[in-house]
Order: sequence, then structure tokens, then C-alpha cells
Amino acid sequence: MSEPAFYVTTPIYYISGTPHIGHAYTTIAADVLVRAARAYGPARSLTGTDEHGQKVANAAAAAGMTPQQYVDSLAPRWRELAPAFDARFDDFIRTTEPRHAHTCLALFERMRANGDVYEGVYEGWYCTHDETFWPEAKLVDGRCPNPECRRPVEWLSEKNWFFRLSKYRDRLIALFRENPDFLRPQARWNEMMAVLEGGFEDLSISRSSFDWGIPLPGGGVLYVWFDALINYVSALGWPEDPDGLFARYWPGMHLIGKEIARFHTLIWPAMLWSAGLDIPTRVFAHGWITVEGEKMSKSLGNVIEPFALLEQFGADSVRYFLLREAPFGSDFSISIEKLRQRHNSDLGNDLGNLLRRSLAMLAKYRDGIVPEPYAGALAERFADLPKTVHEHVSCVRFREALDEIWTLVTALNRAIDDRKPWDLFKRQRDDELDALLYELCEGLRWLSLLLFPFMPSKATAMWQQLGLDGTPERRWDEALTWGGLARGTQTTAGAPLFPRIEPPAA
RNA sequence: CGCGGGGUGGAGCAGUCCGGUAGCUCGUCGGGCUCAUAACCCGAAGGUCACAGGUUCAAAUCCUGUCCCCGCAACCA
Repeated sequence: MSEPAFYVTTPIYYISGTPHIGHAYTTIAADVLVRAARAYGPARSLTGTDEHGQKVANAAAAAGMTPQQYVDSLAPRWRELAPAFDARFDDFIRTTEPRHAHTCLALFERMRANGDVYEGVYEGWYCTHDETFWPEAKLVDGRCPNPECRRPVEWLSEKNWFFRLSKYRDRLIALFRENPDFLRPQARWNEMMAVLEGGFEDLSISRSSFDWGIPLPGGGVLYVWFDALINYVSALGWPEDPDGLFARYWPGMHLIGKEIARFHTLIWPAMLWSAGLDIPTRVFAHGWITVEGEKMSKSLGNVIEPFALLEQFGADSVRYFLLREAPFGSDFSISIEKLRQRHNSDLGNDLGNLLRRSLAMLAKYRDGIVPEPYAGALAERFADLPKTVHEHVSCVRFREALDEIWTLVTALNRAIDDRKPWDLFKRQRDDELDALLYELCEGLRWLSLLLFPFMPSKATAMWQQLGLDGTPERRWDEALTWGGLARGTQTTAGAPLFPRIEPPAA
């Protein structure tokens, strides 16, 4: 049974920032989704960088570079992010690429032709230092409300292009009502409904006070957010679609952080409708990672650097922690100590040790050679596991998927204790011993396949210790049938999968 | 009356939408086992589900009110 082509995106990351654990989180989640989708059919993933806007232009100037030189110097560190976490993306888009500008202008023209783009005046109180328009009500004594600024503001007005967003309000409300799964989790859905039921004004979609952006005919540049959202379709080659990617993969789903739900679920669908395109299948807005319950921020100095974490724990342990620790969608807190505990306990003690003790016994009692296939109670009990795991992952319930997988880990560990292979060996109960050893190896093969989306390199290591060729990147409907591990396969116990990490000496 | 999230055994969290024996992980204590990364397995203790009212045969779950914590300027998933 094959499913329709699956397409998932991360947001494009704002290039002048520094990659932190939150970026890694979204990136990893998207990678797991796409890998799991591939177990059943074609799938494609996209990530990239958002490179326009005045902030970038100013930072470039401060660094003594042209904006293009500046973004070119920063792009590599964002490209490194996904591979560092074992996440493989099919495409990486930069908003400064010609293909992107091309799509943006085509979309802009399409919207204008449909009467949804008009010229108007954008004005308000502007703080030059913060480069921000402030609503009258926010001003403090007529000055910039930013406590660290408080400079006088000036009335600015510029002629800009506007998008008739208000026109789509009713249609958006209908979308949210009829398709509650369009935006998950529920808390974000409620929030956006509240926005829809409140005021809903047209959106200024161009800027004329600076020029680092996609130039529009007749002057000015596209507003960064307007430009940014379009990346999801420019990467597919819309509108010409020379490789057929758009036809095949759009619409897809967006994985985002909760703070940008508004752009992705209100503005973006309206833009697509305006241009006559399909809207995303769904948007999942995940929560924030906090440190000791507080938001990560530079000013608090509690930012967790993703690359430092990798050195200590390895990509797979970090991936596992982030997806197992909390239900996907809610905020949760991270700490080195928690990571260490999960690594030692779930991964080292439960999983890694299971592989090791099983293969050690197989080596000791049967020279490491897999015995005759045997299907008993375990085969029956876990027959539906692949389906269950796949359903959880498809619904972005990573934690629940891992919980399910762990029931197999626990069952195998328990089977060893209950049936005491060392005893069977002594008493020469060969059939019982063979049956158990087979179940352990076959169970481990299943674990390797099921865990591959979550922990690709450790799952592959398991696969190889089991004496199997290639990697556990297989179609689940074919590979996950009990008895797939062939008799006579030569296994080789290797180094511990997740070596214990001791706490820092007090 | 700005908006939103949250307050559940020692710690961290599910469960709350669709009321019906309060569950998971870690930690603690006791036992078992010896194949294994001092790992594994079994059992136990420990909670008036923030507080107060209300609805109900029945409320962590629904309604009302109160208290407390956290986000909502920038960086930013």
C-alpha cells in the first residue's frame, strides 16, 4: 500500500542569527517525518535560510561587507546544521537565489492580476534605531517603548504595495472550522481563531526605505516575510515546474515554531488562495525548548549551542532526547543532566545493552549464527507495531511512537529474564534456546528498522552488528514481516552502542 | 478587566477536548538473575490531581471565582 507523495519543510532560518538547539529541534523533527514517510512511499524535505531584510543589510554594513558577501559568509554554518544532526534534506534554499526571486515575482504578479495587490500608503511611528513601526498605543511618553531605547520616534509614511488580506478572513475562519487539523496543536488553533475573530487588516508587502530584498517592478522591495513564505514553493520550481516537483509534492506540510503560526496559517494560505494555488495540507507549530524553565535567550546567557551538545552526546542521543522527552507541541526544558539520564537509561541500559547481551549469548551458544526462524507469542504480540508507530509519526506524535517502540525493547529484555537462556543452554534444551535467540535477533532487526527514522546512525550500527547488508532504510511493509532475518546470518557483536556517560565529578 | 501557556506522588511529565478504578520515566526501598554497558527482570512505598464553590449517581477532566508561576522589546525554532 503506497501513500501519496509527502513533502515537509522547516522554516527558513534567519541567517544573521546563530544556530541554537531550537533550530536543531525543528530540523530533526522534519527529518524524522520524512524518513518515516519514506518507509511507505516517496517523500521530500526542504530547509534553508531567510536572507533579506534591513537587519541583514545593517549587519553587513557594520561588518564592512555588501549584503551578498555577508550572507554568503554566513550560509555555510546553516548548511552544516542538518548534516551535523544526521538530518538529510533533499533541498536547501536560500532566499537570495535567482530561482526564489523568480517565483516571488511570479506569485506577486499573479496576485496583482487577481486584484488582491494594490498601492497604498504605509505609515506610522517609526523608531530609526530599532527599525520598527510602533502602534500609537504602545508608545511611552511619545517615545520608543523598548526600555533599552526610549528614543524619540518619527512619523514615517511610504508608498507601498498592500495585499488584500482582509478579503480572506471568512474563508480562513471556514478553513479553521472545517479542518481543525489544519493547525495543530489545539492551543495554536485557538490562538489563531482569536486573531481571526478580532481585527484583520490588509498587509503591507513591500518596503521602499531600503533595498536589500527582492526588487519589484516600479521600485521598492518585497517585505521579508512575504518573500520568506514563498520559499516553500519556489524550491519546487513553481510556476514553470521544470522537474515536475511542484506537481508531485505540493501541497505539503509545514513544521514551524509556535511564534510564527500567524504567518503560516493566516497570511500564507491567503497568499496561495489569491494566486490560485493549493494551501498546505497542515501546519504543525511545536513548542519551545526552555532551559530550567526559562526561555533561551542571548541576554540570559543560557543558550544551548547545538554543536557543543553533539560533541558530548552524539547526534542520535540528542535526536532521541528531543523527541522522547515531551509531547511534540508543548514547551519542555532541556538540561545536560536530563540528556545524560536518557542516554544512559533508555539508550544505554535498555536498548544498547539488549543488543549486546543478545549478541553475546548468540556468540557464546551458537557461534553468532542466527538459528531457524521462529514465530511465537512475541511475533504475534508485535505484529501491529509497525502500523502503530507509523500512525503516531504521521500524526506528529514522536513521543508516543517511541513509547510504542520501547514496549518491544522491554518485552525482549523481559523474555531473556523469564526464559533464562543460560539455563536452557546448560540443560541442553536446544529448541527452546534457538527459538529464543531467534526472537531476540529478529526483534532487534525490527527495532533497527523502526528506529531508523529517529536514530539513523545507531540503527544502522545495530543493523550491521546483526550481520545485515546496507542500512535499515527499507520499506516497512516489506521488511517488517516476522521471520525476515535469515537462518545462518553471521552476527558480530560490536562496541557498545551507547557507551555510558558518567556525571561530571563533583 | 490585554493575550496565551501552566500548577498532578521526591524530580520531570502524560491524562483534561469525548466526565466513570490516577498513569509514565527517573529516583528511593525490598527481592530475583548472572547473558550484558554495576546493565536486566519482579515487587513495594509515595498523590485530598493549586485553592474555593457549583453541575452530576460520578469531576484531575465540565461551569464560576481566587491565588501562584512562565512567555508576549530584541536575537529567535
